[in-house]
Amino acid sequence: MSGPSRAPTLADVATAAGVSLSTASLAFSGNKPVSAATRERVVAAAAALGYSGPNPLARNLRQGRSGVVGIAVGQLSTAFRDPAALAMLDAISEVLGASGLGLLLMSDDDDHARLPLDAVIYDICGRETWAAYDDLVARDVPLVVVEGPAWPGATHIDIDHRSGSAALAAHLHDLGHRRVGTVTLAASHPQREREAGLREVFPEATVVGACDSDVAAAQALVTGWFARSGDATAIVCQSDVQAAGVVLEARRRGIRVPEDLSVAGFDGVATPWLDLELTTVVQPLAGKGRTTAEAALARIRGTAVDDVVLPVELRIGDSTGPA
Amino acid sequence: MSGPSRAPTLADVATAAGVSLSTASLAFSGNKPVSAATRERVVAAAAALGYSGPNPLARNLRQGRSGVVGIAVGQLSTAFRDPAALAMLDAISEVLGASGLGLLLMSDDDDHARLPLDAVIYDICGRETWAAYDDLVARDVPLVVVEGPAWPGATHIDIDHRSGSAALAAHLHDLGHRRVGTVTLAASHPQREREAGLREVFPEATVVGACDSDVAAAQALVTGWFARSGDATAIVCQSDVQAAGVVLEARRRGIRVPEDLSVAGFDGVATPWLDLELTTVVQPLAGKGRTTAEAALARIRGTAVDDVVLPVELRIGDSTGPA
DNA sequence: TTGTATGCGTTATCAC
DNA sequence: GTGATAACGCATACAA
Repeated sequence: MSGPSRAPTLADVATAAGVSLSTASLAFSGNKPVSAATRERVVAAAAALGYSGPNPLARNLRQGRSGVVGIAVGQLSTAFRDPAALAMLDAISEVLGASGLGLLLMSDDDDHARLPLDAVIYDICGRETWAAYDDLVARDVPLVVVEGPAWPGATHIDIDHRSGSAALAAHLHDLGHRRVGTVTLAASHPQREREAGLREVFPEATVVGACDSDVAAAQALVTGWFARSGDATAIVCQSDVQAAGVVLEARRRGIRVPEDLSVAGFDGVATPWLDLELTTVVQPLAGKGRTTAEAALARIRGTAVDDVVLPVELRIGDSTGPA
Repeated sequence: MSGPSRAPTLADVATAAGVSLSTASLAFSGNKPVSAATRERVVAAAAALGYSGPNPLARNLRQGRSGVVGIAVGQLSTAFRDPAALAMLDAISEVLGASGLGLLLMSDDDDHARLPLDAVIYDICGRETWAAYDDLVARDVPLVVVEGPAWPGATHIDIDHRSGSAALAAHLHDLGHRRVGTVTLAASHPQREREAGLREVFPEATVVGACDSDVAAAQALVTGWFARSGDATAIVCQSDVQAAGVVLEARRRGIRVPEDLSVAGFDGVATPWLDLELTTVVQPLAGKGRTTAEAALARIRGTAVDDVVLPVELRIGDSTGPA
């Protein structure tokens, strides 16, 4: 037995099985009926030759699709530090996977232009701009933008930041709070919407500062505020992770939550290292992910897709109380 | 102006520029010198036609590479809940990205057989088996296994679980501890190695139970142990996240750390929501990621690669004290 | 430096 | 149900 100098191809299998190339192809793809006997001969020949199925590269070229969807998320360790991002990613991956599509992580610094992507999802976690957007538009790659500003040609999936934020503010107002501070994300579409919602109720709300959705970052941010004895009775954060940081830092300084200070979050994720339940704006993370993935699938199919805005819901926990 | 019925190809550009197909190709790839004048004509023609560069699908088939490396991680939200996993993923992504390769997430339930991957990284976070391994071997896809058991044909990247665990155990023994419990991961190569290291010092160590690397899971696990008043003076965990869960649950029950109970972790990640520094085994997470990615790159190039075992280092913090 | 000619391995269209 | 044939769009070995 002489080792084959190159990997066997479908043509080799067809020859060995004594059938035509097209028949061998059909035996594997099942795109058209093939007699059981023939299929068996093909499969046997494939096994004998060590043929491991149609070459995906060739199939992709022929079909004009790569079977891969890109997702732009900035730096990974930052983007996924917040469990809210993970929950959504999980849902996206699940829906795409069920359709046989792979999910490719796109760091914003390397060039995805060389990769054949069937669609690209932009998850705007507090970012304003993304490189390579024009590139993708030029290539006619279907684009789905999550929580982003309006981009021509893209499908937009969003949540109702503004209403959620306003509902939370109303809750605080009902509790008697009048001086509120807010910890923000970097300037971005969701941040602007949420701040607008907050200011519907508290036009004079004070911005404590901006930081990533990260416990340590939030702690570092508010520590200065506390030192300056910022005069708010409530602090509104943009994520539960941020809120957890604020709660922890407050306690470290002997400030009781919610007796001395009310703290609110956003997202509705579990915070097991906190022994109280945060008052927060719950967003449908898995639903957002599924909707996003389904929009990408539809765009790939060529179906028209409407933009979607998902509702959110205020959940009152133990981290807010009377002023 | 009549809209073009199909997207322009390199051949169209070549024709429009009055050069040959190969010259046009070279103008884009730069693989061989092309006169500046010619290149300019090609670029101009491309712009005029709205040609957005060589089709990646075609290039991939021609070159026999996809430019994508897969990484198998199980369910995403579980795999990445631990910051240790993220730190490593980040390093992998960075190194691969610098070489123009994309990183594709492989959930273990969907079939990657349809995707053309240049290499696959298996990150064994406490898992024993992975579907589609045989498939990949059959396809001759380079495999890199991180912290996994010996797999024929794969390159292995590992850390010195056993020594690290033994060093930690020795530290506890020095402190006078004699009755230690351990929280484990699911049965897996790293778990077995670490337990062996622990038993070098404490042959009688008690297994409290197994759980994922997750704060809530660890809390849930040890709560029963505390209730049964498990008689250990120290608990060794398999991740800092697990250790944090144990510390939090201990405190919730009025058990002081480290006065009443010493708790140790593994990894050396930041735990901002804990106000003490964990005693832990620090592993080079970014280095592990870089090494893994470089191994994948080498395997793709066809270079031989040796297996690597990276050293770890004991870091004594405030969570362990005299028995 | 440029042009000519193949072939990468498959799927789809058509006829039988 | 099966077979012949034509693309898919490009990169490269080779000749000029």
